[in-house]
Amino acid sequence: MQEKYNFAEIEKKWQKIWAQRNAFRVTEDPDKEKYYVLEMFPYPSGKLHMGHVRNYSIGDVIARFKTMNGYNVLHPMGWDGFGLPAENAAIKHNVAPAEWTWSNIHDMQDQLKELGLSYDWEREVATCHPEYYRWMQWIFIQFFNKGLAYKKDSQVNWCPSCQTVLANEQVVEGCCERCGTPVGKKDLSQWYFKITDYADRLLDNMDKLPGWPEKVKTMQRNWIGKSHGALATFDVEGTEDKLTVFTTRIDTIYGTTFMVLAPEYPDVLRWVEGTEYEKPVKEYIDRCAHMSEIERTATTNEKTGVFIGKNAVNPFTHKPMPIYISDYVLMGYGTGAVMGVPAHDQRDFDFAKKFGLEIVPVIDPQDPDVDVNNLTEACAAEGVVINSGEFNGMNNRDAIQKIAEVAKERGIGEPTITYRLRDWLISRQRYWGTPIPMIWCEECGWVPEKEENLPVMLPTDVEFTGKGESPIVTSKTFVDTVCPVCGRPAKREVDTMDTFLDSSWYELRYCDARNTEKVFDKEKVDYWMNVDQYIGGVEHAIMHLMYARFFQMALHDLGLVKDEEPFQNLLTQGMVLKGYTDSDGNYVSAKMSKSLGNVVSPAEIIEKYGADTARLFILFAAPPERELDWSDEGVEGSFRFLNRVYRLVREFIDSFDHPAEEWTIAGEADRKLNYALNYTIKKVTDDVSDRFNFNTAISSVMELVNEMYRYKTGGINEGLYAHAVRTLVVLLTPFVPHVAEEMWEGLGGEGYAYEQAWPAYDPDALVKDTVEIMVQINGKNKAKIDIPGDATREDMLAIAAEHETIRGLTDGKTVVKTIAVPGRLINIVVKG
RNA sequence: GCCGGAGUGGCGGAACUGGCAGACGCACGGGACUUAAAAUCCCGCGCUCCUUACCGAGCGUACCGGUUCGAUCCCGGUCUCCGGCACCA
Repeated sequence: MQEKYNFAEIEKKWQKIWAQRNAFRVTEDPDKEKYYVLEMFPYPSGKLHMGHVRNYSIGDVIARFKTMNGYNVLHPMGWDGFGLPAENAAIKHNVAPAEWTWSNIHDMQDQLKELGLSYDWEREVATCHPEYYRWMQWIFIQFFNKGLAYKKDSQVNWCPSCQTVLANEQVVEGCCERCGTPVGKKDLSQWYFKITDYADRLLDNMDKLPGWPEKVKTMQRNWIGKSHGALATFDVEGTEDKLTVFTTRIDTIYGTTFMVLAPEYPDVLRWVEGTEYEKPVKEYIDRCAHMSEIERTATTNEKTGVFIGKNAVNPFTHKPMPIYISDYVLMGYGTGAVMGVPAHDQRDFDFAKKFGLEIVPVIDPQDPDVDVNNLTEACAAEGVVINSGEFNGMNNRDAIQKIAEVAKERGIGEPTITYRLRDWLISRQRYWGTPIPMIWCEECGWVPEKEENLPVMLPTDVEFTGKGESPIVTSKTFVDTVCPVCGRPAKREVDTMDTFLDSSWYELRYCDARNTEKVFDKEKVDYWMNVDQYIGGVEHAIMHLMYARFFQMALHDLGLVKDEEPFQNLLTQGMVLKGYTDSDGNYVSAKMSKSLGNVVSPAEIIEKYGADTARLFILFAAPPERELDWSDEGVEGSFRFLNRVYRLVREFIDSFDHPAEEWTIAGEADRKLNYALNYTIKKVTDDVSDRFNFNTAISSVMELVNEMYRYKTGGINEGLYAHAVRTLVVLLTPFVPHVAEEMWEGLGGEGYAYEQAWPAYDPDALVKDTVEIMVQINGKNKAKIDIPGDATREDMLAIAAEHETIRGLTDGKTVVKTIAVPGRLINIVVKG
């Protein structure tokens, strides 16, 4: 062990030894309880940032802690290798996406290794490697064969800048998630996954995930957006056609005074054909079609629309009512048609006001503040049904049930459920992704490539112009092929898969990463899955986490995996922030970003203080799920602490010749040290295993170190002190593994620090002879008394009663009540 | 607007089941060591008041109220901030 804490040499030394020993390789072991800890794998941008360091430090503490507690721990790492930046680099710098990506992967591997993370590198996966995407394609084909993948012509979100289709999830406030350009529309034939088939399971299974943050579950529930309601069918006057609406408020159907359809509603053009309404309706539809998502949502309250010249007949009142089209009705939700109930829906109210339509109240909330016959805004409150024929006088909640039933009896409607969730659009007009292994044959239609021909390799003879469709169409070798069914000439699909597919099953591939025969061995997956602890940023709360759950369920239904849920427990770590001075001169905290100039790079911290300090600070500064304020002074503090520990150990080694860990408690100082030691073991164990409160675990180790510094100024009990020093090093191992190894070696410990058993505490050491008790009078602290640890309530009160201060405060007064909580406090309630 | 989460010293945060509010760290102040500085070690550090000092008193966990012997914690209401969704019928 070196004289000084030379972190650079120490860290290099131990990283090399761990690598040589293959220290973190694991295999299935039926005799050991398994533990699978997984951190979200990174996109190989080339540079590690502090968010990564936080994510992987948290995972590493858990992995090492569980290993030391006897678990067979799977802790893998890999690369989410496909994605747009590689393609942009190809366009900008004329470098092949593969070359750019692999070079980044190698750079980031080095950076990860500098952090001393306990990965089993033999299981590393990269989604852009043919041995990975081969099985991605295989899974796609299984989904296709099961009817989960289908192709559909549809209007899709189109980013004019990225020249690509975006999923709804990738459109943020009407703009492209990546480049911020307002999103437009485009008609394309696209592959979809039927995730909507799993809507109910995705929803219901969340009740079986108590180890997930409520926040994430709520976000997913909202995204799925299950809504109970009813369908109601209206006749369209002067035609044989019918119009079906979805409503959650069938109780208000008598209040319907108009109908509104989405501009894209398919029958509209037919209805207006050859009439005076054809021109204005077509113009309106055209205007909507050319509006970007952002323009459509910008005019949030101002309603627009056009009458289409037809009336619908209310199936209950038999009254005719005008049909409009308006962009506030969305084709993608419900039936694309709504019944306009202005009295009880604000949007309908706004629309009715704008077009001078009738407002008929049908629910009376029986609130003196609300005059239903003279509404100034829609009244959504519950109440009694009025103006509704046979249903008058009912409570509106009951009417929701009853009217749906009656509608069903009369064949004019039925109760139903709708979801906000749409099917998953997976086609991307991009190069750097997994080729969709499908072939178009004029005779046979869409057929999958033969499994023995997988992978369908990404062609390398492509041009990157940044324009138009997928660059793959420029390949001279890729497109033309033969039909796997009939052998006639056929063409390959040129679109690639959304990269979210790649990351929807990587946790399974880690279980059997090198398998060249199968996607993975079921027995191996059954042994390791599901993931006991998944860790990553909350930005993946909806998309990644829901897609991965969908995959797991679909693979379960294919008989490939045992569990229906991939991630048993989820920890969403907070962002790393740093203070900066804004344009108004205020010092504020914000997410690290280049534009704000408040970025701290992991490399510079490792260079200056070492990986152990970086890990320690990041774990100590805040609980993992909360935001973390970066503080340069705080890093200094963590570095100081490691030096303080190092000096303590160094001094011990220099002063004693490897004393045996045998001792008898010789006095008060020994007893105190032994108490502190065992208390710390218990505290760190509880904090790390139950709550992942690494910050308080570390603070308790700091307290132990403070106690040891106090202890060594008195007479040192060699055996006890040796035990304390060694235990201290073991306790620190999961947090600061390099310096812990160095100290462990210096102490002459057997084997390596990382393979030590986690210490157990001695409950007897935690029993105190006397405890300090607070004595309160009327809830106010008045005195502290020492009482025997095993004192009963009566003993406690007797001792307190004799205390001078207490006597002085209670004499001459009536004791109304006394409360005594053993080990904590006494409260004496007095009067007079 | 709807749905989540949070609000504690100068700062990051602690208080685990309703029981001594402010652990630990940072910053700051003082002392020791040193020719000096750095480093290190030790001490102090919520606010207000009383006091030469010791000792002590009052207030204090966003705000108002409630339950309780006792509330940072439970209940009702208000405010602010953060995150997500948002014309979803």
